[in-house]
Amino acid sequence: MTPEKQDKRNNILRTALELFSEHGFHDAPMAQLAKQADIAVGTIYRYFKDKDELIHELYKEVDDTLQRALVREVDPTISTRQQFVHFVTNLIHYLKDHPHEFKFLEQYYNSPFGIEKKREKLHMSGPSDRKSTFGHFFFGTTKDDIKPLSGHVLHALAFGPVTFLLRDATAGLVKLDESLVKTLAEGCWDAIKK
Amino acid sequence: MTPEKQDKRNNILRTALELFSEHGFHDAPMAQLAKQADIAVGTIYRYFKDKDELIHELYKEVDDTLQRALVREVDPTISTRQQFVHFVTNLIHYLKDHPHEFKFLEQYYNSPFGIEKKREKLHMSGPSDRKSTFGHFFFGTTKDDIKPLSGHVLHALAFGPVTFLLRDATAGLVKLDESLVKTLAEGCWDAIKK
Amino acid sequence: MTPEKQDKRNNILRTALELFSEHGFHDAPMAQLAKQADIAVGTIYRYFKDKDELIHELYKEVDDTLQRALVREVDPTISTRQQFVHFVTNLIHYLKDHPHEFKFLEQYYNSPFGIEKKREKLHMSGPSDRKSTFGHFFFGTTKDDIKPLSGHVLHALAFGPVTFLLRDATAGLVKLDESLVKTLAEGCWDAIKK
Amino acid sequence: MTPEKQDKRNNILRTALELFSEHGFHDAPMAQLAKQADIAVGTIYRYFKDKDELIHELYKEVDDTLQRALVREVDPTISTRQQFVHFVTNLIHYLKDHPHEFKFLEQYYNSPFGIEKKREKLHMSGPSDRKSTFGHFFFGTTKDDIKPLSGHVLHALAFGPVTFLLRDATAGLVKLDESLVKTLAEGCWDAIKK
DNA sequence: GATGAATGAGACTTCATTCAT
DNA sequence: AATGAATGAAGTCTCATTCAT
Repeated sequence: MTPEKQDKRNNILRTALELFSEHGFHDAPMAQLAKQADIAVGTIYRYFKDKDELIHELYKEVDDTLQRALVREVDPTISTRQQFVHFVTNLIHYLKDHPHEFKFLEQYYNSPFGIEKKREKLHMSGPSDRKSTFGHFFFGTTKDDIKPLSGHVLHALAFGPVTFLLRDATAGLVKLDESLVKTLAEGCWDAIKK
Repeated sequence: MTPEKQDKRNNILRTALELFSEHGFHDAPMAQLAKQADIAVGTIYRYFKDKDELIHELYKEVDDTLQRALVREVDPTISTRQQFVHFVTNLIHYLKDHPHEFKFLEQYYNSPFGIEKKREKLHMSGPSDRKSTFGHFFFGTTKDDIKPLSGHVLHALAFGPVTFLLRDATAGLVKLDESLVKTLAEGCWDAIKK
Repeated sequence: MTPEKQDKRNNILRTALELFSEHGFHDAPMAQLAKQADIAVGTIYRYFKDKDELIHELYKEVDDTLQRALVREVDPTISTRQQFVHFVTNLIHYLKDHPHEFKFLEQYYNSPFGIEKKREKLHMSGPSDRKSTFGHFFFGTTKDDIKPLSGHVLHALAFGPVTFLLRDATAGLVKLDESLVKTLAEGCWDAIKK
Repeated sequence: MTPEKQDKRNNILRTALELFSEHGFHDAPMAQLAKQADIAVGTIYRYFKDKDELIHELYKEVDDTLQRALVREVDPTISTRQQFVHFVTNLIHYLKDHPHEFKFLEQYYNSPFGIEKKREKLHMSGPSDRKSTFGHFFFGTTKDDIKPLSGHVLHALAFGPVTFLLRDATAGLVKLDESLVKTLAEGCWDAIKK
């Protein structure tokens, strides 16, 4: 794909992210997307087969960007605890700073789209997709200072509180200041540490 | 309302729960709901002003039933830790046994409906509505053996992992056996205990 | 029909008149009519085959009452001019005091119902129906002081201004005071007098 | 708007005029309009926000055309009486030749649409809108040979008979020949002349 | 390749009418 | 005879998608 095409494609995806996260998949007509992206409706269909594909591709993009953003920050020289707290703190900051992405992901996971996606992951036996994630890296290998639990439980204990709190934050119910973020990250650590 | 009317109303709500949780609000036409509930489309509108009201009423019903189911189990004579672990365990079991309810709630909270709802609760400053909930009861008062954190953070640490794990479970990615549930509940406790 | 039945029937007709004149035939559901008449929907159908029949019967009632109200006032001892002016004045007062009736009639005549009705009258060669009206009585016979024109033209000149003005009055655009009514009636007379 | 778009818009309006005047607003479904205009339902909504807007726009169009058709004929060099009789004669001819337009207007004015419209005109204190109309021009200024009455009464006396007669004509109850039209126009003049 | 007018299936909702009680 | 819950046909409008330009 030429860089120009990439630009146009990204333009569509970026606009779609905004629209979907603000109005929901079903209240974001293709016509409005086109208008807001300053292109013609028909053009969208040159880049994406249909609305479903657009949504799935957008998911990939958002997920990828998120993974990459998080992995970037890991510093292997510090203690496991510090690594973890850093990571969770970064995650919160990232999602807080990217509310569109967060809302989109939440919506995606709680829709037929996301469920389908999860099923796929299951059949791929999972790792190939998320191998790069800190989470998988972190919980994939045995660590001396972390409880010897299944990856799913560790994931839940480590990330569940984050998404839970962010829902409230995105809805405007909580204001996330530094100390609050810190106590949450430490709480998560307490949940998984030996 | 006569018992008969209640029956019909409940029939609609039950069918709607199934449909909405399986297909999402937007892919569950009123016509299909009517068909599946074995009534005429027009009949639905005798019980609910429109689709939105149906969804909101369904939420109330599901939420109420959930609250009542959970409160029932609390035993004030045992230790705080035990109380908490019991509660979380019950919560997981309930939601696991009621996947439709769980999916519906998740979907509801991640939609314009739920966001609106959250805002309302916020403005009611919360207690009046959910006072009965274990969560509020539990975190509302200071406890000697729980970290002195804001209610929002405690909630996140206590319930975030539950919903996180249940998403995976509902999608069929994890099987929730007893030991898994136990370790999760204990992990949550570790996150909030002093 | 027993007097009781008549009462119920009249109750329906009276309520229908109100509703139809205020909202139009099409924005006046049978359910609302029933509610406002304080009876059950089904009951209406014991007195009228369907909504169309109700409307036609209501027309007959309103038209009859109007005719009877007007004829009552005629005094054959005064001059033709005075008779006419009296009559037109009475007509205006009557319709002004019965805006529901006026609006209903206007609406009726400008709808498929009224057009059908007019056709019928045509085929009945007209007289049998309206013979009693002052208008027909007045213009039916040759009068020395009235132009020798066709009944239709005389009718138009005599009553056209009345309905025209009343439309504006009903809409609240003019206030009908005595002098205004008088000048109109006299204008009508000038139009037809020799 | 490109000429092509205008054509399509006009096509819709023309078809709507036919349909509405024959069946009434409420018995002319958008689907039938589409079919008769040989376009898809959705297309109508590209030109008009909804059915209400379509009706209002159609009114504007019909009213405009009527005004323009009438003003065209006025000859200021002849006597007031002749001017008036010419005008009324033209009006009758125009409406007789355009029964759809006449029926539509009658229906419009006797519906919530028209009432609203009238109110608007009232609040605009009238002149700005209709200044060009013969009627307003004619009755707006004092004339030596016309009765010094309020504009509303003059209007009623001048135009009431016209619409009254045309109703009968449109329903097929009278045939409007030249002499009949002439006598009506002269009758109207007699009603308003000094 | 891009455009955007046109399409029409399908969603939501209303309401005249029926019929078991 | 009266009731009013139930019915479902029919109406309005939306919007994903196509295709001629």
